[in-house]
Amino acid sequence: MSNGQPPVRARNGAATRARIEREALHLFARHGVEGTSIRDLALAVGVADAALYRHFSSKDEIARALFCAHYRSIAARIEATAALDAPFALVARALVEVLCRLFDEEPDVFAFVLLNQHAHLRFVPVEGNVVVALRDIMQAARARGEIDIADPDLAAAMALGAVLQPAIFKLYGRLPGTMGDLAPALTQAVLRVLGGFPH
Amino acid sequence: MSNGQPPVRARNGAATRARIEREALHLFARHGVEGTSIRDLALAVGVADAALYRHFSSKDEIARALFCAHYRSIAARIEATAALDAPFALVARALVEVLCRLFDEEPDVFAFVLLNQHAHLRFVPVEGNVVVALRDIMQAARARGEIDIADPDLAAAMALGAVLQPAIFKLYGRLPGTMGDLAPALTQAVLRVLGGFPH
DNA sequence: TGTACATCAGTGAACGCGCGTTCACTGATGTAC
DNA sequence: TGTACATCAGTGAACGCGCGTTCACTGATGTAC
Repeated sequence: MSNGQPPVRARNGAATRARIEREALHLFARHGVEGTSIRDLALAVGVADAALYRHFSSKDEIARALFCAHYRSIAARIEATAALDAPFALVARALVEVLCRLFDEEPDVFAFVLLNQHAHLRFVPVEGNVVVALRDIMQAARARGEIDIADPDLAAAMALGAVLQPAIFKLYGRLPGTMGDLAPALTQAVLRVLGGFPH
Repeated sequence: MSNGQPPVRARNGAATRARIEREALHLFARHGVEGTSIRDLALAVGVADAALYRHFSSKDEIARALFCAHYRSIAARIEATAALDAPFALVARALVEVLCRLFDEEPDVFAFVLLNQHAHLRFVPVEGNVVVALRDIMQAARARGEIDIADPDLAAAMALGAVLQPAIFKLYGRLPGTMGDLAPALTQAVLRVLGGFPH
């Protein structure tokens, strides 16, 4: 079977590690880190409990590694959007679409990061921090007169809340459809809440 | 000492229960329910671990009783505000002030309810549900043409997010001052995000 | 008012369970000569 | 190519700890007569 994939060895460290990460993300997103035991995780991966310690030094390291990787990936997408240096109305729309796509396409990532931010955020440096990136975007937009909220932290919080809270409602089944369906309404909400244009 | 208070007995069931509730609220708000052990709580209250079981049947019952009591109290305040039947701009301002006052005056209640809503919300019936109350407010405002977001659940989510996310930023020290300081800005944010007046 | 009894609110000690983690060991794979 | 050895990635079993909870018991308070 020369299908382009590397040959499947019975014991493939990198592949096992990837499976651990995938199952951990899923279980952690669904039941929380504390609600998932090492035995639960090993069962889902299909190995003995002890095998997990060949790939991670502790349960906490699994959670932290997952959080940092996904959080920084999200931050990178936001920073890339900001780097477009487009009018704020376009940046806002692109940011909303980044978050909606994340929610619709990687729901486990979204839920895991949302639920675990408080536990791990203090390990994230300023570079690669979602909230700092949003603050900088608000500051720049304000300097250009594109929004009217003076405090960039407050602006970031209000805009983020107007998008995240509908996502949370969706997670709990209080809103139907996809986040993609809501993207236009959420973009409008972000612009409105910041006093941006077009109203 | 006839100071109007009931005489302090060495063993006063109701007083001990109140102390348990107060310390539990504080510890649960600070460290989470899972991060607080029965021994931690008993130590804070100043009794033996087993004494807690004279007042509550389990640790989970303590958390659930606390959540239900405080959540329903918040819902009642929101429903009372809605019952004023005033123009939406006034209702929105009053609602924001209710939440800001709660945050500033009862920070433990705010943090505890915010962090534990996911664990306990399914035990809250429709009557007495904060989110349902907000949804009804939005529906009424929309029917009167006071806001332009058609979906009342989405409207509730966006408005709530625009207020709660700044509160979360405050909890994590990302915004200075009190929530009361922010109340005018948050009221404006709620009206803007819903397409309400005055802009 | 005094006495007998029930109830209340507390104690210290222990229990059993599930957890994260470690251990000695195994056999497959990779590498050096 | 064959052989010797190191490393990798797995196993089953056990460990010890902290947890929520229970237990038998105690003494103070409330109540009935």
